[in-house]
Amino acid sequence: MENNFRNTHCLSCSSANAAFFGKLNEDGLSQIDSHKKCSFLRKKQALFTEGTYPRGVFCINEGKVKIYKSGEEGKEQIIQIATAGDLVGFRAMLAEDVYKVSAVTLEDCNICFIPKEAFLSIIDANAVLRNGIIKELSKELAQQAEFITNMAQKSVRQRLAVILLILKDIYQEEPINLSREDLANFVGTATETLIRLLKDLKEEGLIDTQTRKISVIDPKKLVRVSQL
Amino acid sequence: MENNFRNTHCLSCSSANAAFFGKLNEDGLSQIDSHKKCSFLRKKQALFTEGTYPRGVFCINEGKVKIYKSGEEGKEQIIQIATAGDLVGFRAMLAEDVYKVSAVTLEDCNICFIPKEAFLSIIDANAVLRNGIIKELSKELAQQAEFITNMAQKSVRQRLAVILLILKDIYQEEPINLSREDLANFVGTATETLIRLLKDLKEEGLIDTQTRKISVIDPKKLVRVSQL
DNA sequence: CGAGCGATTGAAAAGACTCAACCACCGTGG
DNA sequence: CCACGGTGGTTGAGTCTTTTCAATCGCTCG
Repeated sequence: MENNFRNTHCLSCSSANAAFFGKLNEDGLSQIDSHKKCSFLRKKQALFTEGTYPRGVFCINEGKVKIYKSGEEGKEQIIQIATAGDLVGFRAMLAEDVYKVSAVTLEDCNICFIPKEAFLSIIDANAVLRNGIIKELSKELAQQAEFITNMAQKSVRQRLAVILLILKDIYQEEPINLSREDLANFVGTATETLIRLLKDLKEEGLIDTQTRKISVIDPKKLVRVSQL
Repeated sequence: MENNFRNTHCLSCSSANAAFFGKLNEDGLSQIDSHKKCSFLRKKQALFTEGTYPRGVFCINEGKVKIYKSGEEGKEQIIQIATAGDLVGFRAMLAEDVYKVSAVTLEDCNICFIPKEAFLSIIDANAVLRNGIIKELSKELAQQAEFITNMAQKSVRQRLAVILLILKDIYQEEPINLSREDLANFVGTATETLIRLLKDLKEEGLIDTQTRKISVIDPKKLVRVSQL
């Protein structure tokens, strides 16, 4: 965490709009600004780990982070992929609990850290930010309920389609860039099964793959696959 | 909703301790008291339905309620079983969003309704309650992440064991009383599969079944089944 | 007492997982 | 610059799990 930090300013942060910090006025932003610390993280570095106590929250300025839970036998279940503008790690802090998930960078990242005390006191004082957090929690709760439904009721093929659509949203114009194992751990299946299904979708012309990278070609058909 | 209401008072409500209302002082409780309306709901009545706008929150005084999401083709996925002392339906209200889940009573219930405006203004004014809500949201988020992991990585047999343990907690000393279909919709499997697996667990002596009712006999072994 | 819904069983088919082997790309060091 | 080793990706075959569909049973409510 301590290596190589380059401070960006919240006021001029290009990611700020995406996040709820976008809802803050200049005052609120500069409050956060004065307390945060930016750092550069290489691929595969941990932001935090399941079972430890939170010391603050992370705001992603650039790069992507996987949020996952390790099940029995060390198998990871990816719950979410966070990207630029996302605030990460506030759940455990607000619950005054240990982290129930882990967070690791998927690529080189610029990430700002806001210490617990600063964040909590800003939240306490700033109703706008507070409501933003409450809404974010609520929104995520609904998303997860949907995710549960998908995982519980759909076939692996359908789930893969769902996940590809989610990832398309996250990676925007870029091709999806995840290891097959990570992808399998998101879909909740064996790596081999995932590979076979990817091949099918490629042959059907819905996606294209270049070694590790995946591009969604026909989102509409993917939606159809995800539902039936 | 309008039939047969018998007002209970929050101050003397036996369920209040279980919920976050328990954290309130007398002042806070009587504030809620003056705004709420209690009613008696028969089995299978809806509190709210996916897609509609919330008008307030529900506090369960007595009885059990299933919270579920309908997937494609009308198949329900049960997300949670709420019981006495639980507050239900605040997610959508806080997100200023439509309900993303539905809630239906599983048995005859006494349920209090607190209108939106009252609830929001109490939350706004009362930091203790507000923090309670934030914590509750955070706690549920972590629980759901765990649930996702279970659904995605475990076999149906393991999932059934997990769900039976959850239900044992909810039903306390009582035997679990759910239709096979509801149970299947919680575990995320076909009713027939569920029945076969229940039979197995019964033959192995981990549970007992009396027609519809299920008693957990050996929770420790059930834990073992849930993990392997 | 009969209708109907919920529960149960059987058999066949589809889906997914495991294990084992093989391939391909990448970075390192000689 | 190339050989080597290693990790991540891919394929095949066999097995087990789960689903589906069809049929039967049995309780409960009117």
